[in-house]
Amino acid sequence: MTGRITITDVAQAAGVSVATVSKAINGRDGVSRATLAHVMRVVDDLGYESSLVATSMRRSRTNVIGVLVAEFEPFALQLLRGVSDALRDTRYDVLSYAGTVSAGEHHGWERRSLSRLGGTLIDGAILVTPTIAPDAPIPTVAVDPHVGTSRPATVSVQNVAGARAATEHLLTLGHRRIAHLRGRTDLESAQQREEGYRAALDAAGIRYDPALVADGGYRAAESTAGAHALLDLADAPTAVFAANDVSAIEMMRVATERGLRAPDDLSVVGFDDIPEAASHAPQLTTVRQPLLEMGAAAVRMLLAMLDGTEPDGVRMPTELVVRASTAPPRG
Amino acid sequence: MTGRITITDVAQAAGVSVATVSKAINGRDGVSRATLAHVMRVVDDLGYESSLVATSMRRSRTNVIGVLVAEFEPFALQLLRGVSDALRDTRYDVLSYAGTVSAGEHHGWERRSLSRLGGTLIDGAILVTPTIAPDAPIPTVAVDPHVGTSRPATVSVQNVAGARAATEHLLTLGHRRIAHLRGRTDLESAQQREEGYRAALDAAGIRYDPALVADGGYRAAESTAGAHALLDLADAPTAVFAANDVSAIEMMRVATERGLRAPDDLSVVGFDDIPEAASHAPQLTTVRQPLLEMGAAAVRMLLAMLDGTEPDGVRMPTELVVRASTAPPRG
DNA sequence: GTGAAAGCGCTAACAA
DNA sequence: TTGTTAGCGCTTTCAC
Repeated sequence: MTGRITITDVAQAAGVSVATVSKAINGRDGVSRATLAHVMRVVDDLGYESSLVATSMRRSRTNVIGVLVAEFEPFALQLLRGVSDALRDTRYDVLSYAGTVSAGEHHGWERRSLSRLGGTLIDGAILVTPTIAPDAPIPTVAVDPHVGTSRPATVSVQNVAGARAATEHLLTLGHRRIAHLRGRTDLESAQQREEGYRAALDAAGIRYDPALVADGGYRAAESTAGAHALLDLADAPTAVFAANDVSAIEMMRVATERGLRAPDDLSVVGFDDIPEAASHAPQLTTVRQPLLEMGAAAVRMLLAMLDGTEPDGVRMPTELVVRASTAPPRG
Repeated sequence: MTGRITITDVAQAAGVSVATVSKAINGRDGVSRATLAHVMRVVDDLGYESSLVATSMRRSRTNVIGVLVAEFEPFALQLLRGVSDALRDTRYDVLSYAGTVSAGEHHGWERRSLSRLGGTLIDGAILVTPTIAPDAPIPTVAVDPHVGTSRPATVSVQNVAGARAATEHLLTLGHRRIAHLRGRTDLESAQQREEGYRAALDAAGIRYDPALVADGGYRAAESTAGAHALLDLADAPTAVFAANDVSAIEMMRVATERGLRAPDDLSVVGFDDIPEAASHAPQLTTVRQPLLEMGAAAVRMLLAMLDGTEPDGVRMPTELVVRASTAPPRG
């Protein structure tokens, strides 16, 4: 709990000016071998490390990449892991920041975070499920972006195909009353997943029933009401395609609470394949997104941007993973 | 990619001084209602957000809590999630930092990270599996600390009991050649888990065989050699208690690579119960640590410290979770 | 009620 | 080779 050791402390202890210490630390020339050695020894003795904050105020580069998230939920965490792995053995450190989503102020967290950290602290940012595309002060890559993104620097997946495969899986099992627990409608991914759901129904000649679509917002807390609403229906669905895994899991939780079992009474398919999907009981049938690879792709794009080139966006494949939460309808 | 909007821009646009803008933003008094309203409107128009960096250089408080990790691996990520959840609805934002572990320089990352962020940027830190106890410039809580921690502010679990339960489970199944894939020996947890392993063997009257203990370092990459070594043994083990889940999973991977199957040819038990444990095939039998609760506990302790009180350390219970990676030995 | 000025820790011109 | 100085964006005295 002692105060931090600053460059001034080092300078004093070494009997030189702070400028000399700064040069020594950063390997600039204009420092004699003797002074360099001496300063470095004092640095070691005192255990001095330069303050990231002060350094980044003065310098343009910090060699830190920021992963900006609204919330540390499983999707973001897996992505973070992919980013971090990809950044190992580069000169970059990783810093992840979750700005407070002050009650309802969901919108705009990315602008706030970017504004607070960008230009200082981080050299580039990876935005996870951003709501808007703020004009960033630094190179920025968006993962699973909002709708209508015009900038090329985005990483996303084949949502339509994935959602369609999920729905077709349920159709193949014999389900006809298939509900959809929708995602965050401001995100492109949620809209595309709903589109895939409807396309599959269309192709099967099943009329779209708006009553079978409820809002889940990609979050457990926001899915609860929707899950109940679907099960309250007079002609309740026998299967649900949830827009992501956490809402699928919440769907099953609500069903269980009401005395229904998956997959016997209700089949449920998710989307994402977060680690929790396979550890749930029953194991969740879901559409796999290659989250670690997506993190790595985001890193590649960001490094390219930092190098001055403007990379193309990437859209990665998805894959249906059939597990235990789906079965033919009863009766 | 436009330059950041600074307080100076706001001041200029509003036709007032930066001091006035600062006061307005921070709700200090000494600003007329009219000026306040006017400044706030300009702030909104320009989309200004104060720079975290600049602010934290000048102020002592930043209302940001740092979670400092060596690496974003599953254990740290789950903990981060717990911390983040616990910090919701407080005035604190979460920032997580993984300093580069420059080849071999594993030791001391926490001192570097703390030094670079502490005193500025973050008000308090949660250190995940720190190797040493640096005297921190700010309140600090250690989760799963190194050996011989003297400070009270630590969060850990009942490692001995957990490890003992894991080993006893294997004994009960009928195993006698039980190996141990050790963890990071600089951490208290790894030593205690080995202790629990040996205690269980002792109690069962089985002589400890040093050849059956290999190093895993809690990491997949470091477990590979140890896993091979154990399987290379003339009298190979029929079961392995790995010090954490990632090394248990690596153990199984190596076994599979060599044509062995879990649990038929080799039973494996892990420790942690990260989400990946249950999603692995076969599902991993493991010792559960309440990771989310541990994150929440760390937050409680840290907030107490920020309030000026010195909290006691906590040690949480573990629980054996039997899944599919363990079975009686063959023959 | 408002603004000028100092200074947080650091780096980069520039002078000596 | 070294030190002096200015200034990054912000907050905080302290004059006015």
